[in-house]
Amino acid sequence: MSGKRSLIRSGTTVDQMVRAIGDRIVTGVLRPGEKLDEVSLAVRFEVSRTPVREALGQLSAMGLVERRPNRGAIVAVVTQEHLTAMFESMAELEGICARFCAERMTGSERRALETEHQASARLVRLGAEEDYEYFNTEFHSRLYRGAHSTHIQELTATTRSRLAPFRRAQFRLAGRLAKSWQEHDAIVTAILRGDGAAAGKAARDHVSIVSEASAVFAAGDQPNAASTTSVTSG
Amino acid sequence: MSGKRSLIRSGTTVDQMVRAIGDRIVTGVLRPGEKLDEVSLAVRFEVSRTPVREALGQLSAMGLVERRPNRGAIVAVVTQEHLTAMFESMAELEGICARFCAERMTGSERRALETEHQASARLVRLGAEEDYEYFNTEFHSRLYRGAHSTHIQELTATTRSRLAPFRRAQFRLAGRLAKSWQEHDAIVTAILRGDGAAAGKAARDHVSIVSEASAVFAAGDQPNAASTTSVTSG
DNA sequence: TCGGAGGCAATTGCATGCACTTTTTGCCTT
DNA sequence: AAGGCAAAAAGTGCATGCAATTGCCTCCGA
Repeated sequence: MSGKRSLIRSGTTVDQMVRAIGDRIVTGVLRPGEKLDEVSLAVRFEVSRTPVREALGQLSAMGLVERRPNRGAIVAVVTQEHLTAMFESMAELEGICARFCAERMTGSERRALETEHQASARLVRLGAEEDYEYFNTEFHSRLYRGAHSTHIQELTATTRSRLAPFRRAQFRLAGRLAKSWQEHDAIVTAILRGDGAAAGKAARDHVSIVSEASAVFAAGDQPNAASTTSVTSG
Repeated sequence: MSGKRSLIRSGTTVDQMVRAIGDRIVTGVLRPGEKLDEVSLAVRFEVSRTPVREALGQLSAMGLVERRPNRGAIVAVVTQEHLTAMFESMAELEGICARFCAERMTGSERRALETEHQASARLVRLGAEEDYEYFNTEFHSRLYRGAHSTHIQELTATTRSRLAPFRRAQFRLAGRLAKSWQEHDAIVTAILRGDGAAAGKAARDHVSIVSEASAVFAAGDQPNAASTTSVTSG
């Protein structure tokens, strides 16, 4: 074809499409319920329908999109019930991770966890939501990795990405930033103490609270709008 | 297009292929490390390569097959480490399910659980491994459903299917049948008592034991695998 | 005999085309 | 005017074909 792969980075075209579409779902550019037209996407990304179809299939297997036979694909719409179940599962998964962390983290992992956590305190004082968001993600990733279980890590990561569309902007809630840090602090303290049960409980509680915070947004956040925002990929 | 649907049952061709290939992996007809040739599969199932490719992509997203770009697909080969992690996760997931069951199961669910469980006792006495296997699957499915959490159910089901290739023949181990039933009994008793903590622990222990039992088989059961031990099974 | 470069066969990756399904639109009937 | 039916339009599902990549085999040189 007309030469090169300037889309998203290397990999096969299908992989690029999975990442491209998946990212747009997770980051909220494509919103739950939005129709995913094969030809539009193909034109949009300058590929044929085949890789788009394969990508949609894989995203469907991952639960990010929903496919109705002969009737097209849409960004996965989850019921309130299912959303609750996902947050609940997320709480349990993070609880397990935290428990494992308390039992298994190496010395350097513990030090890194605490160092980064303490560093993020500054962002709370500054009220830097964007930056804290980044630290928050990193913090949780540390928990997943620290569990030393590749599979738990997988389950947690996929669940997290499926929840991502529904937890945006949670830090805009008044006071959420400071509270989040305090909750993280409880988790870190318990892990450093080696108290698995306490770490697990703290992590579960943390996610549960995030869950409630996010539910507010989820309620008024499920459009069927078909406006395909033009994105500058480059 | 000679439209005959005599393959596996309804759904699109791709769905049929996902089920067909997935089943063969889960049931061990296709074994870890085995090459999945697109044209062979296409010929074998009398479809073109396209649905086969899509199916392989989805199975790859599910973790059942491994895809190397431009180099074909193989049935997923898991390292001993990853296998351990999966069993460990499975134990935790089932523990959560059992805990939730104890807290949430309806009256009729509890009755059905106990009834079926008691019925399966007969199979243990007869040493009917095949039939018990079926009841065993059903028993665990009841736990997943009884947790009343669609997402935990999903996580559990996919993890279970990814483990399936490695837990075949576990009931052939001497005495495993009776022990399995006793472990189930502990879970059921705790659930009926409404004791979530005990139910969780019993379920975790149960899976852990299955894990150890299966590890025996997993060791000598990876045919073409690059980095595993030699094969002892027939 | 060993190592490497080049070419050939086999296989994957993607584009395109056609068939089938669903949805929409326009016309006819009541 | 409203409802229903039918035909067209749109869009998905799958097959086929071609390009590109990989792996293997051969041949040549040291």
